[in-house]
Amino acid sequence: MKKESSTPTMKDVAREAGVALGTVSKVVNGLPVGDSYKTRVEDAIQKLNYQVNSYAQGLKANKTYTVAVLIPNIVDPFFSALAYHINTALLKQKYRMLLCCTGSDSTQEQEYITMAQQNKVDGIIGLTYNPKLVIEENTPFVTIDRSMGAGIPCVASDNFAGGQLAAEKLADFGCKNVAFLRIGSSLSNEPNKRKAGFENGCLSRGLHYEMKILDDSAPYEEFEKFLSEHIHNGKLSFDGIFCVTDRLAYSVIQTLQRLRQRVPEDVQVIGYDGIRLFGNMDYICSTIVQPLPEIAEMCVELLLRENMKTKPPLICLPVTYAYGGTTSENISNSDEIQQ
Amino acid sequence: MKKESSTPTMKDVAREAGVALGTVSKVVNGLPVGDSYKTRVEDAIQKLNYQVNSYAQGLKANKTYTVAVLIPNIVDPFFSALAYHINTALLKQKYRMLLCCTGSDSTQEQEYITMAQQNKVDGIIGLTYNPKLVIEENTPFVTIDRSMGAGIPCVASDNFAGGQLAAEKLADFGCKNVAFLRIGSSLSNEPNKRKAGFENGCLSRGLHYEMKILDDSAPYEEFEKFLSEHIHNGKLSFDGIFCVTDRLAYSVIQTLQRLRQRVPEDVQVIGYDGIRLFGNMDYICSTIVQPLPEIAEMCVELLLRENMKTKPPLICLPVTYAYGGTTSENISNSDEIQQ
DNA sequence: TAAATTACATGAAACGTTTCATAAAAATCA
DNA sequence: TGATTTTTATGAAACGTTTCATGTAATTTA
Repeated sequence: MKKESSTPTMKDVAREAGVALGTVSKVVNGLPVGDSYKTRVEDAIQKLNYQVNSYAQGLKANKTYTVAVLIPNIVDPFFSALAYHINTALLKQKYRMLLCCTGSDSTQEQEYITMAQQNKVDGIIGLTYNPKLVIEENTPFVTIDRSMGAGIPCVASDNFAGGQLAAEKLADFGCKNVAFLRIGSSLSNEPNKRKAGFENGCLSRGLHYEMKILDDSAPYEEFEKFLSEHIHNGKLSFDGIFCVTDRLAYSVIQTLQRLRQRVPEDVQVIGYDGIRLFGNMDYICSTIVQPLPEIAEMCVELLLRENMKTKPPLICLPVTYAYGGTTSENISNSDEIQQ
Repeated sequence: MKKESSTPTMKDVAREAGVALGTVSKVVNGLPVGDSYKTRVEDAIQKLNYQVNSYAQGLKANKTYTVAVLIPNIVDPFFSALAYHINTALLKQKYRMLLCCTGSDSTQEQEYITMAQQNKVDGIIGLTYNPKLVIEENTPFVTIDRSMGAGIPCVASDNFAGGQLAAEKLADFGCKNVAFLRIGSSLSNEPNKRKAGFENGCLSRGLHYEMKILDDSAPYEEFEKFLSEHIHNGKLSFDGIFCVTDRLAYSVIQTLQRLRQRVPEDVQVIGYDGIRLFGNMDYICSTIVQPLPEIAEMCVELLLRENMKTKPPLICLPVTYAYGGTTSENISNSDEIQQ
């Protein structure tokens, strides 16, 4: 009577089917069981509408099938897209995502990690700005875009190649004088290589280039000052700009419009990330696209890989260039993702 | 020896502190315990770096402290912002968010619900397009923007007032002929009231208005056709447009630019939602802002409220208007969020 | 047919908590 | 001081699984 009203357990199924507890467990887990038993159990499961309590499973197995994902926030389109793909990749492996938005705050990041471990997550995927995180030895950890050394694998897009590609594209589209803009807070580690790659590309293609790198605390408006200082007689001395992120590119494009510079006629702009405003809409600018689905898959694969020894310290995945309206190229391939 | 290597349990803490199991439990849960006992237990917890296993707690309490959140996707800025605020509201109450991106697909939505119930979530918050979902009786359920009747509470922004406000603002800013644009797929239920509210506002302010409503399957380009049909001698017959979402507004603004109409000089545009591209950046258009933090808090409060009887069927929360560059108003208040 | 082997169902124990009936200690009162 | 009441620590039982040593039935072999 009382039993009937609450959610049925394996015990109830066993009683209903007239078999032992362990037999039900085997059927539920797909282990070999005699055919007649199997049908009886399956019928009972149907009849009672039984569903396993995965938290009891977790308690027994000392596993939770939950992975904590640490990202600064979920509102920035880059992060939300990343979270989406990680969630998808985890579901494929029957894992759940515990989303932790850290607000880029070290204290909160550490709190989240502790909380994550209290909840006994099976692993952590972290896009973090904190170089000194205390991770328990036995909690698998994979970072995105941040090499933390010491056996913690890092997955990233091929930032160097991406920077190089940006320079090559600007050269292809007729630029002669280009600039690289970066704001420190938006990166600390792997993405640094975007600069090196861009420099390399400029050199090999004979582009004259300039770098403007602001530190964390600087407001985006500093770039307005920098750019306006490079305007003489209403003409900007750059005809191409590579911004370290799409976010920065978006802000720079607005600045350029305020400064009466036309994009892409007067100056072409390329960003990095491959952000779209709404899922399937156009890119917000011409950009180097990160392979987010592949990055997500790789993180999950590494995280769940049993043999720690075989975990490489760094994996770089290939990037592509995509047109987003802020470069001048042939109409023929303006809608395509190429190279 | 073996014990030392694995994560410590309450038993270990009890042994270390020389107290009983129940005493440790009390200390952990903040129940009254003698001072000397308390210190001993706390010291032991510190020493062993003990952390509760919340899944064992959940098993015992038949609670998981997990709430499933069903949203179509996490990439649309409106949904991601919503997810963010729900996550925050849940954390305040010591609950976890299990994010379920349904892709607006009914089958997948149902699958997610079953999965959510397998994982024994304590409740579900759903922004769903599926009118016929099978929810188990005893799983608390709250919807956003969709009234499903039958004791399932719905939380929404005050869509009617929002529509009205949009009309009033357009009137305030000097519009005479306005239009309401809507695409069916983006709403089915509560947001319908935006139209009624807008109509009401237009009538009371003597605005001439026209409605253009496309159904689900129509491509956004249909609006381009509609708008270009209303251009005579290069002049659009509307001087104000209210779009049912910011997403649509964004697309319409791009269309208007293609049609050589200046925003806001020739035509003013107001959207609905209050989307920002990157967390703290400007709104992407002038808009009716939904109170997302309050909506999230309300959902969580209703979901966890014990007494089912006191759950109201519909709660509408107040909206505000915000400037986002696509309306012509006094400079003095252009940066403010106002009534 | 009897003995030896194989196949497979059984159910107790364990996972890490919380709860509650019990027992012990402390405080009060006569 | 001894009896009574109050306070508080104790630890067994239970939550819903999985696992594994045990027992039973079916099959094979001589």
